[in-house]
Amino acid sequence: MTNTNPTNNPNASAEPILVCVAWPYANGPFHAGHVSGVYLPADQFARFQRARGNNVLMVSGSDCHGTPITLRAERENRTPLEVVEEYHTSFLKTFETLGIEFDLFTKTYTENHYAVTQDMFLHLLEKGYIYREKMIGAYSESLKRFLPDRYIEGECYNCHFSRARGDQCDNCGILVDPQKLINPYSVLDKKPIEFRETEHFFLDLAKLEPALRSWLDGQDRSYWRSNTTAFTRNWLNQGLHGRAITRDLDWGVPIPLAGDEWKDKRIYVWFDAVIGYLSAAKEWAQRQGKPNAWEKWWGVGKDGEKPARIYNFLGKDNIPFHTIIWPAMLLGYGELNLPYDVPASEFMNLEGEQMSTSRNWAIWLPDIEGRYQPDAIRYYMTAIAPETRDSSWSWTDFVTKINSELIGTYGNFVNRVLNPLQKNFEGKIPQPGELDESDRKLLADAEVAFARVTELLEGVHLREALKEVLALATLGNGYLEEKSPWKVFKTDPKRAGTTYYVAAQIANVLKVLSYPFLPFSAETLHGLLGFESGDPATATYSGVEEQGVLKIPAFAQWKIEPVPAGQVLPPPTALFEKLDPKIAEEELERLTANRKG
RNA sequence: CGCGGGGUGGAGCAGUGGCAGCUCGUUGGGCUCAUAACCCAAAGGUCGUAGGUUCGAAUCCUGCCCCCGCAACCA
Repeated sequence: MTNTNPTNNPNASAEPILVCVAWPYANGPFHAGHVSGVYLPADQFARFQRARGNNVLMVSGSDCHGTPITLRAERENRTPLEVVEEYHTSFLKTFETLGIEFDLFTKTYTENHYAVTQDMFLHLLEKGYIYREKMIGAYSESLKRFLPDRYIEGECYNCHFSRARGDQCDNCGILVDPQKLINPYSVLDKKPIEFRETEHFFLDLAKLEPALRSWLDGQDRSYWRSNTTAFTRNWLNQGLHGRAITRDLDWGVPIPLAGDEWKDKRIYVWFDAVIGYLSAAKEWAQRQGKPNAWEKWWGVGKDGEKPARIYNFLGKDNIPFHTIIWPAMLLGYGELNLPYDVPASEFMNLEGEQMSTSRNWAIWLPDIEGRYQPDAIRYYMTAIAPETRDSSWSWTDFVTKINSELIGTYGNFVNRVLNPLQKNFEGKIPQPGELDESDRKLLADAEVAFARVTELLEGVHLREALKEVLALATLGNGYLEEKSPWKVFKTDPKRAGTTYYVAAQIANVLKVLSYPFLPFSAETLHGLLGFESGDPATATYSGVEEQGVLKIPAFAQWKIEPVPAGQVLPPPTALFEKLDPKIAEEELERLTANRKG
C-alpha cells in the first residue's frame, strides 16, 4: 500500500506534485461548469498521479471574501460568515458525493490564511513591490464607509436614465464613470454619496515584469493549452500596470500595519485568494504535525533537488491571475516554486445557452447528486469537458452517453465476462490453455492502451484519455465476438475458458485505467474480479476537512497485474444503472419550469 | 474597422501542410454470452465563401458572409 505522506513513502522515485484548484467563492452552490471544468479534472489528475505513486498534495478551499459574498449577505440580512458556512458545507457535500478528494479543502477565513497573506503583503512591501497611491472613492456619510461601484446608483449623465448603476447604465449601455453620475446615492440606504480621496496599496506589476517575462520565456511552455498561452501573452503585451490590492471594506484580511488610516481597509479578495494555495499547504503540514512539510512542494529545489510540479486547475476567466499576477507575487516574494502548468477550462453551456445564476439556468450539483450515480455524472462531465473550447450539457446527450458508452460499451463488456464465468466456470477464473494469436494481440493492445492513457493523463488530456479507456472496452467486445466463447464452450470448454481468462485480464486493466475517472465502479469491479475489496481508509470517505493523509486503494496502483487463475469470483452485479430515456424529457421540463426571466 | 471564440457528413466534435476522421443517429448484415446490450459493413462532407501562396491547403495569407460571448450572478 502506498500513501501520499512524503516522509514515509517508500517509493524513492516519487515526484512531488502539487495540485492547486481554484478557490470557489462561497456565495452559491456548484453548478456543472465548476465541477466539469475545474474540480473534477483536478481530482482525476491527482488520482492518476497518486496511483502512479507520486507525492501528491491537492489543496483548495472556500473563498470567503469578496463583494459577491457581502452583497448576498446584505440582501439576505445575514453575516458574510453565515453565507460562507452554508456554501462551504454544500461544497464539501458535493465533493464527497462525487468522490472529489482533496488532501485539504479549507477556507480563506482562517487564522493561518490571514497570517500567510499578511506575511506575503509585508514581504512584498518591504522589497518595494507594493506602493501607495491616492485615489477617489465613493463615500457614504450616512453609512460612514466607502462603497464599491456596484453599490452606487444615480442619474445617467449620458441618457438621463434615473437609475444608472455605478458601473454601467442599463438604459443606454455606456460604461459609467461613477464620479460623473448625477445625484449619486447608495443602493443600501438610498442616501446620497460623495467622492472622497482614499489611499490604497498597489502591487507594482511593472516592476515585476522583467522577472515575469524571464520566467515565462525561460523554459518550454508548449505543453500549456494554447488559450492559456495566448491569453497570457496578450495581457503581457498590453503592458503591466500597478493594481490596487486593498479596498475600503470591513470584510477581508486586515492590512497588517499600525495606524488608524488602515483600520477600515482590507486586502482585496483576488490578492488573498491566490495565496490560498500556499497557506493551505502550510495548514495541511501543520495538521500533519510536520510544520515544514509544505516546503516539499513549494521549495525551489535546493541541492540539485528537482522542484515539485505545480498544476493550477481553473476556468479561463482566471487565467491572468494565475499566469501573471500570482507568479509575479511569488517572484517578488522569492524562494517559492512557480506553476508548472495551468490547465484552464473553457465554459460549459446548458442546452446550447449560457448558464446563468440569475435566470436559474444551470445544472446545480446539489440537485442532481442524489438522482444519478456519481460515476455516471463523472463520466458525462469528462466526456463533454470544456477542455479546449466551450461545450454544452444536454440531457438527451447525457442519457445517450451513459446508456450507450458507459453501460453499452464498458459495463456490458464486464458483464459479458463475469456472467458466463459464474454460470459455466464455477465462479472462478479459469486456468488458461495456450494463448493463440488473437489472445496475445488483445493483451498487447491492452498494454498499448495503458501506455497511451498514461501519456494522455500526464499531459492533462483527460477527455481524450477517457476515450482511450472506452476504446479498449470496444476491443474487448470485438474479441469476444470473434472468439464466441459461448459457442466454443459447447465443444471445447477448455478453449472457451482461455478466452474468458484473457477477457478477465482486460477487465482488470480497464479497472485500473478507469480508476481516475470512475473510482466508485473501479472499486466495485475490483471486488467483482475476486480481489479483497481492500483498503478501509478509502472504502468510506469521511469528509474532506478531517482527511489527514489521503491513501489510495491498493488496487488502483498504476500497473497491469494479472488476475490469477483459480481466483474465486462473487456473484456479478451490474456496475451502472441504465437510464430511462424519459429522464431526458423530465430533466428538461424541470429546468424550463424553474427558469426565471 | 471595439475585443474574443467559432463555422468540417443529420447532430455533437477531432484534425493546423501530405489519401477527410471520431461518437451518436440512419440503413443492411451477423451474434444471441451480455443492462434489447455487442460485432461487422454501407450510405452520408466540393471542411462558411471568394481569391492567393504551394508539387500539394480543412490546415498558411487576404477579402467577404454568418453564428456565439463580452451588465450583473458566474469557471
